[in-house]
Amino acid sequence: MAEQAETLRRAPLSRDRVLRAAVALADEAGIESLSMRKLAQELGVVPMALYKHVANKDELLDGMIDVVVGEIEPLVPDADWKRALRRRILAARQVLLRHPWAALAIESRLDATPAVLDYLDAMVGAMRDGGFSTDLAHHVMHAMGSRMLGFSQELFDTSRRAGRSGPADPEPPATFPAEAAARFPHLAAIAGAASHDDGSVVGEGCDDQFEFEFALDLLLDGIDRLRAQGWSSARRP
Amino acid sequence: MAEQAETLRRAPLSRDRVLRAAVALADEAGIESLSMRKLAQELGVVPMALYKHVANKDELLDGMIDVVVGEIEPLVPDADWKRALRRRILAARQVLLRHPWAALAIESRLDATPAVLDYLDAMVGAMRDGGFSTDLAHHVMHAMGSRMLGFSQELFDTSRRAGRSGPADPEPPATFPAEAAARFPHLAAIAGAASHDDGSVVGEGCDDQFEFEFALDLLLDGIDRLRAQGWSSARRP
DNA sequence: AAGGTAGGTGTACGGCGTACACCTGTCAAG
DNA sequence: CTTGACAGGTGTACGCCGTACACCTACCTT
Repeated sequence: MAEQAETLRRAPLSRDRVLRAAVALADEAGIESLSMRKLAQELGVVPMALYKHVANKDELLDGMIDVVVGEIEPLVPDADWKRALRRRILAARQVLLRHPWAALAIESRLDATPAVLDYLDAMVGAMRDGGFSTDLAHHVMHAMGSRMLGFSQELFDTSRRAGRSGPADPEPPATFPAEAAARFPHLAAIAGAASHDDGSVVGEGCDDQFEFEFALDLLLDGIDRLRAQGWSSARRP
Repeated sequence: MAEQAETLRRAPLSRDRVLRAAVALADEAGIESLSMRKLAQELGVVPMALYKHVANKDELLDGMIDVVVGEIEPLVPDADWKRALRRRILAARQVLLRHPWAALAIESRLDATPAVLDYLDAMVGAMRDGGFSTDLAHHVMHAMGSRMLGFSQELFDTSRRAGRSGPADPEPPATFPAEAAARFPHLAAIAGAASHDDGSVVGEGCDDQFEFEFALDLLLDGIDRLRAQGWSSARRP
């Protein structure tokens, strides 16, 4: 009857509860240590119980992605397409920063999930409303790629680490180890040297938010220029 | 003595042979079905034999990445930085198309491998030679992200599929299933509708190479504009 | 009262990465 | 020529993984 009490105490499982627990577990322990067994344990249940609510692990991941994407604020209508897109993309970025494993998870799925398609469809809609031809909108989607969803693949992205083996390695050194600096002088010159071309002071790392917006605006401005001049890819090989 | 002949027949293992076999196996069977055991079998050897040549599976993946990146043609000096970068990035893209698993593998490593750092260092060097401030070069590296290495994360990238579960699903439908088209009208309008705004003819899919170059040039041109006007991020918050 | 059904359980299987002890052939030093 | 170190291939074993499948149980409907 102790077990009975236990059984009664815990809320009944549901697909939603499973997904939320999975997201929480991935957030705090890293995606690579999320297993059906650990998740079941977290929920006080035997592993196979999960399979009554998700078909398999892949489907679990799809569901987790949908939970995350669902957290992104809806597109707010705006006469200025650029402002509308920019705002929602930055909102998406905030969400993905809360769930650092999600970017890689989204990329590695073969097909976009319904929630992702919803998100993207709305973005295209905003472009069409803003006067984009389907042709230009098409190319823009490709050009923006995953940045459309608030993230970019940077080759040395400190925040990427957070998605694995737990959150927040307290402080990665940020300064280039001396030996590497000798071998990769240009990278060393660049590392952490933003906004002070003047001095020999190397420091402060770099501001990921700034970098993201830099790239975003570079693209949006270029796109705006094409749109304004009625660019079309009609004269393709 | 049959076994003896067998033993003599096969070339001795070496780190290089292991890495090449791993790359070949990933190319033809997909990265997710590359296991130490299968790789060993391919090499006619017991799984643990591999561990005399690579420390563990992660290090194997790092080595595979270095093999792939090593296939990219070196940067050819050019007075025109834009042409130099563009050329090498497109060369990188060709290599990554031959090894479709590599993009995801590169992204999912925590630290860039030496070969990747070499590659990137040379690219930064070309920018510096082209008159970029370290500051601008820094931001450009972030803005280009993985595109610097010849790939981009597209959310519906047909070529991505090739990296998993074997190469070349013969032909994904390319046309939007009707039900999805109703739910995601804007995406449906865009899918495969490049270069024919005019007609109701939906078809032909889209030209990945064109899309890649579109995005690449959009970025390079925007960057060039900043460089020409001596852009600096000095006035940051 | 009967039976269907939704949802949690227990057992088991095959695959994975890899630790660890072992064997064997080669080659240098004595 | 012997010896012994060492590089490199072997065999066994462990713990983890996803999940198939048979079961059991509580509840709802008729």
